[in-house]
Amino acid sequence: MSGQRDRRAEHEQASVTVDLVIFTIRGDELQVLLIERGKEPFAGMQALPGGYVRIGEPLHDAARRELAEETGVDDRRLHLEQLRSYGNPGRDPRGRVVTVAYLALRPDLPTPRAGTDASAAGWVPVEEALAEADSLAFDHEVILQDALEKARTKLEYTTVATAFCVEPFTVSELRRVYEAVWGIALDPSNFRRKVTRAEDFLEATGERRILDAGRPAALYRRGGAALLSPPLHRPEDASRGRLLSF
Amino acid sequence: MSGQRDRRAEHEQASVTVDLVIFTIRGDELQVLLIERGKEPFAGMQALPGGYVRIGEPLHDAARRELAEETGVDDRRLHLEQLRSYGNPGRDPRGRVVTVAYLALRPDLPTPRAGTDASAAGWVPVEEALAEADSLAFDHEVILQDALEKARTKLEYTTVATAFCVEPFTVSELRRVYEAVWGIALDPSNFRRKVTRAEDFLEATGERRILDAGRPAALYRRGGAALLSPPLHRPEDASRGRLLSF
DNA sequence: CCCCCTAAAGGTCATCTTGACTAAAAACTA
DNA sequence: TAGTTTTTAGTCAAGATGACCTTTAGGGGG
Repeated sequence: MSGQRDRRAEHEQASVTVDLVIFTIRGDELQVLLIERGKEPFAGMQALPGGYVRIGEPLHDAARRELAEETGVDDRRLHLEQLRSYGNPGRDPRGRVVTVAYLALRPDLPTPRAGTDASAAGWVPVEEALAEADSLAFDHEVILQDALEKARTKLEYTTVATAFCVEPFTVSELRRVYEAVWGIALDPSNFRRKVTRAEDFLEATGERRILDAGRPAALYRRGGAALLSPPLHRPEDASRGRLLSF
Repeated sequence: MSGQRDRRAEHEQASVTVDLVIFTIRGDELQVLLIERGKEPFAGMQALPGGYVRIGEPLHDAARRELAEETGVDDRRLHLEQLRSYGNPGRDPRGRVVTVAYLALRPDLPTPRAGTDASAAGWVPVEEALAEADSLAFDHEVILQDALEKARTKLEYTTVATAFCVEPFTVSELRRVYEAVWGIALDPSNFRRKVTRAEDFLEATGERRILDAGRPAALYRRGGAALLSPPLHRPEDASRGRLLSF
């Protein structure tokens, strides 16, 4: 804070929470981890995982702790970044609660679920979660929508898409990440040209993987670059707002 | 919030504030509005304007209120967006204070300062504010640095640069905004080609303005577009992190 | 063993955009 | 009228992109 006023009457104390939008790709589809609320308010409804920030705990640490609790994975390589904060009065009927939302991206690992909180947690297609109006508790629909938009945009100008992949991965796997998040089909040939020529986006391992059908695919690791320039252009159909099918 | 745990012992209440990074262009230079703190902590040091979020007040409203108080301008057209939140324990010696930082962009109007708080407020070159280590109170240096980076990036793919201009404005004025924020010189001819051909970025008024020297410049208004695609590419020199001169 | 199917990988080509430059236009000044 | 200054208009080569075609390298079926 910083203002000079300090009149106690004018402001209040608030609870601070972190909420997580954890995305993954399952079955060529973007999915989000949701939990079923056990108690009021919004008992029985679906919600983003999250919880109170503890005493003396940095916000980012709280987010990482919740992420580990919910997904059972504490891998530092999981992508975790702050999305934005939501603090409208009335967003939580119990009182003034300001939440700092985080966006997490992870590959679809076999889910070594070790979570404590992970009672009724499960992956839900994002499209599905957003389609059913008011299916989410609190203002989590707005948060999810913002997270989706941020993820879509980030794929354009950064290399985070690799956060969805298990190394080593193929160019096609990476392309399917883009297709799932953007909700559109991309030209395989042009996509390959773009990502393989982008500096330090991908690092060839020299190995190749034989699939059920088709020519064996070369395998890659993440390169050192975080940014993609020029960006990968997202076709208009999905460039603003929702997916076509939404 | 959303987690199911509610054990009172584990979490605490926090004060919630908003802090504003208000940028403007003065004398072809990017400047930020800073106030001098009147009391402890950090008495006498410079800080970002801000204050407590009031009871029942939405975060964005609190930011807009502070902006009006500090700059005396309540123009809805002023650009105001959430930057991110900062809540590390220890960032405020008085206790747990989570601040939601906002980024505001405004033209250098004659400053009809009607502020209540604006006691010792003043514009400071961003370069200067960041150059003097520890010249800012709290973690405001980090916030300012993040705000600068966000502003620089936003100029690339959006049309917000016009938020620094008073309508009607010339292409050169707009170019000087980019030059001030990015800290580099741009080719006038190529810049003009880019912004005038970008769809709905600028709207010609048909008028022209005669200056002290040189050919009269055509005048423009903001167009309807919010996004710029393809983006305006920022030359490498300033593309990562700090300005050369920093 | 050969042919077909599939997906990866490589190539072509017209179109756009960009950066670096050159040059013309339109005002004022000396 | 010549010189200065800033805006505005080209030119041109290099690079990126989208649409599309072809080749490669596997497996499987007949």
